[in-house]
Amino acid sequence: MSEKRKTIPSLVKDPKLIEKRREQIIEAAVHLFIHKGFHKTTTREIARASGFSIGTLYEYIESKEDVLYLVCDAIHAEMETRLREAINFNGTGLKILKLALKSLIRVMDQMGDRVLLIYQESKSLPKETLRYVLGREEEISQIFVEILHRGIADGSLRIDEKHVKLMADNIMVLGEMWVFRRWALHKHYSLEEYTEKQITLLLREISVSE
Amino acid sequence: MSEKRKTIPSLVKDPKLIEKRREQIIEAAVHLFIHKGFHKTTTREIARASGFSIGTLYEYIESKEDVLYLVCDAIHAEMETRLREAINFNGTGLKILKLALKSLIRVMDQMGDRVLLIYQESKSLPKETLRYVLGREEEISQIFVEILHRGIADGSLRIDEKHVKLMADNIMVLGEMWVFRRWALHKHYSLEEYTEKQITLLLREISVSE
Amino acid sequence: MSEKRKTIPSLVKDPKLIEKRREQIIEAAVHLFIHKGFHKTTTREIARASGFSIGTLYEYIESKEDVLYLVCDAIHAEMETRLREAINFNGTGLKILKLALKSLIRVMDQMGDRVLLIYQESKSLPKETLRYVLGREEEISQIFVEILHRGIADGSLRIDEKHVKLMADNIMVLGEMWVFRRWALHKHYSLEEYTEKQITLLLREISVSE
Amino acid sequence: MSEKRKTIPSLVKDPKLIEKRREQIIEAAVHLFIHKGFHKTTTREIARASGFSIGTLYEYIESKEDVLYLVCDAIHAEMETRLREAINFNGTGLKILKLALKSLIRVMDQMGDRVLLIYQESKSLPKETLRYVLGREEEISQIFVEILHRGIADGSLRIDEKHVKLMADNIMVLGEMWVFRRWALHKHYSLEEYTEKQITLLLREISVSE
DNA sequence: AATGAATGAGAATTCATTCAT
DNA sequence: CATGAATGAATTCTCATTCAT
Repeated sequence: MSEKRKTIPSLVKDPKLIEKRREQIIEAAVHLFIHKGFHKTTTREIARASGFSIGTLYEYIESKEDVLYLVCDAIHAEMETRLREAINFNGTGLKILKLALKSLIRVMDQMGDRVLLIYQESKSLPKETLRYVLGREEEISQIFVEILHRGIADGSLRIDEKHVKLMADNIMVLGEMWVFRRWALHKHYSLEEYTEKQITLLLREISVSE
Repeated sequence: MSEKRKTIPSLVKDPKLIEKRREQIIEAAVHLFIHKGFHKTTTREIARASGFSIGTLYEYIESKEDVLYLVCDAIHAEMETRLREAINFNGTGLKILKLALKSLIRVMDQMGDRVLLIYQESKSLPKETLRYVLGREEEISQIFVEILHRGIADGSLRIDEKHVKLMADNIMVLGEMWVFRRWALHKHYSLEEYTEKQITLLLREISVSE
Repeated sequence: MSEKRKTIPSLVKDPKLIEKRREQIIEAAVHLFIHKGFHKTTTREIARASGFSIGTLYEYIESKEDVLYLVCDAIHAEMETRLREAINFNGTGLKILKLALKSLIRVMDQMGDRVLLIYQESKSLPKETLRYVLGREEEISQIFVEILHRGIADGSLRIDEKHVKLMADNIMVLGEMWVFRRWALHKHYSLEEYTEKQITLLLREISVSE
Repeated sequence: MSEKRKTIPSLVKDPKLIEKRREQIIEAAVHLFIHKGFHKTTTREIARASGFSIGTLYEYIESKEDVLYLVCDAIHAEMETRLREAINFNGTGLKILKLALKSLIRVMDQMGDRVLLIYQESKSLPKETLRYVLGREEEISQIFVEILHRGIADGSLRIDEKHVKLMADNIMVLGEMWVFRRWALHKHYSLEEYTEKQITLLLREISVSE
């Protein structure tokens, strides 16, 4: 279903080293891309900030675009990890959903820069790679599909099976909006208020209690 | 209150001609920026697509960034115009709001590429210019502030005066959502369905009838 | 002997107008060239400072280099005029020489910027034109040849006929040095002191009284 | 006292290599600047004449102006070196001065093109850099200050202590004159004759024997 | 005669990528 | 494996000159 993860060739053999170096690259590039944008960041800067030479950088990637891919992928991975770690899958679907929504918005808040980065720069990825990166987001929204299913099963949520996917997408939108419209929303809401309000609105639609 | 519109100096004196040429530039650049992005579009491409030489391009702008500014400003202007034209300010606030929301989402739908363009590329504007461009959006959300006030005045909408601005922002979010999450939302909704649903949700919150 | 004066073709017929416009051009260009240098001054700037459009500028010259030529020639002309006006050709050669030397240094002092301009920018003239401009200076040193001859004739100066030309050149050097080494000389001499000293040194060599 | 030498940043780390490459750049640029002038010489020409690509050129300089600075500084350095090497500091001040004056004029003669280069092009340097370059000349005239002091100390020269600096400047003028008025002076003097004459004139003023 | 819009060759500079050491 | 010097295509912007009005 989801695109195959892209494998970036490396001139270096040792997989452990490759991973370590690429982590350095990602760490450095994320900050550079956030502050200067992908195009205004040079490979030299990435190399220097990574702690090694330009030659070494190219031992672990094949092109500057590869760095962007690594960065986007790492951001999605972190987002998914953080989300999954924050969610406790015990309890009713309803209870889990509340917690998950809260976590989503909190994670979005914490990772705002990086989420924006993906939205603003991922278009610079090669077509094929872009498709994979976008698909990666899908996987995250799967978390909510799972939760909604759980709620339907245990009777704590009332929602037509065929609308589950749609609802999961809507939930992702709620989270992203906090980032995209940050400057507008922050004028009126605290993180907590926004979360509270969105939970209320959402549950009004799908919780059984209503 | 809002930032003063930036005036780009031109080497050409005839204001009519300046306007005409800049329209050509904008028309050409919008398409190039949408398809290739700002950084991957060259000034020569802009000139050629505008129908004149690189030298002539620079008679009407001072830097490539000026083109981006012209484009962003033109997009906002068109958005506001379209919206204001679509809205009939006769009737109750409630009725106007419904129409306006419908119009907003339709305009967003029609201008999706251009709205995304602003979100993805406006960060490349000089700080000062960026501020103006962002402020421009504020002006658009003012349309909804006006409508909400109208509804409060005529009793067709029930909403605390101090939440008006917030609500207007939320409405803008609904419109942008349709653009940002297009690929996800389109899988489940038609434009009409999405509009219908958002109107319902919104009015549930603020219409008096509830 | 001296190169023929270069005639710059003009698209305009009326000679009076040509002269008037070219005076405007020279007046404007001299200041621009002094402050910005020939290469950093644009034809547009010259036109604007001259009080007319770029198109009109090119009605009276054929190339930017023509402006440089006009400027150099005008400077030499002014120098010669000023010098000839300052010198009273009555009295002994010795007396005239003293006055002439004083005048030379004063004129050099007053026209320092313009003298430097010729030295720094005339190399940008086309070869042929450059030769004429340099020859123009020769004409000025002829003034001193005349004076020296007068002094020899009336017995107030003692100098071998065959060294006259050399001595005239030396005199020109004295004047130019006040300009070229301005920053060094001004630290130690006033204009008057420098003049006094050079006159003394010179006359020690050639005045009969010694 | 004198301005600090400007340090041009380089992207290359190896100092030995930087020095070597910059020597190549200077060697190439001096000839180009002499023949075509600074403005009419392109960076590509400099790179090609230096024996490497335009990219490599910019690994060793930051701007075209840097090349001009390197060239001016190298010329002054060579002038000072040649002069100091030619002067034997044994003997009376008077004897040293004669030798030094002869050397000065000879060095000026040999380096005429380059001396003119500095006079014609140094105005294109950034203000700050220009100040340093001009100050560099001061250092050279210091050589003569030293010699004059020596002569005063050993009694071979008679000159008021407070006129020493002035006299040193005058000596520099004698040397530069040979360059600036080359075309005029060469018609009448050989290098030797000019030197002889200037030495005679100078010593008439300051040698004790008179 | 005057204007000024249009032109495009050319200039300086940047930067992703390579490859010899 | 790591390094960093070398490369040159590509890019933005300038400006002398032309020519239709």
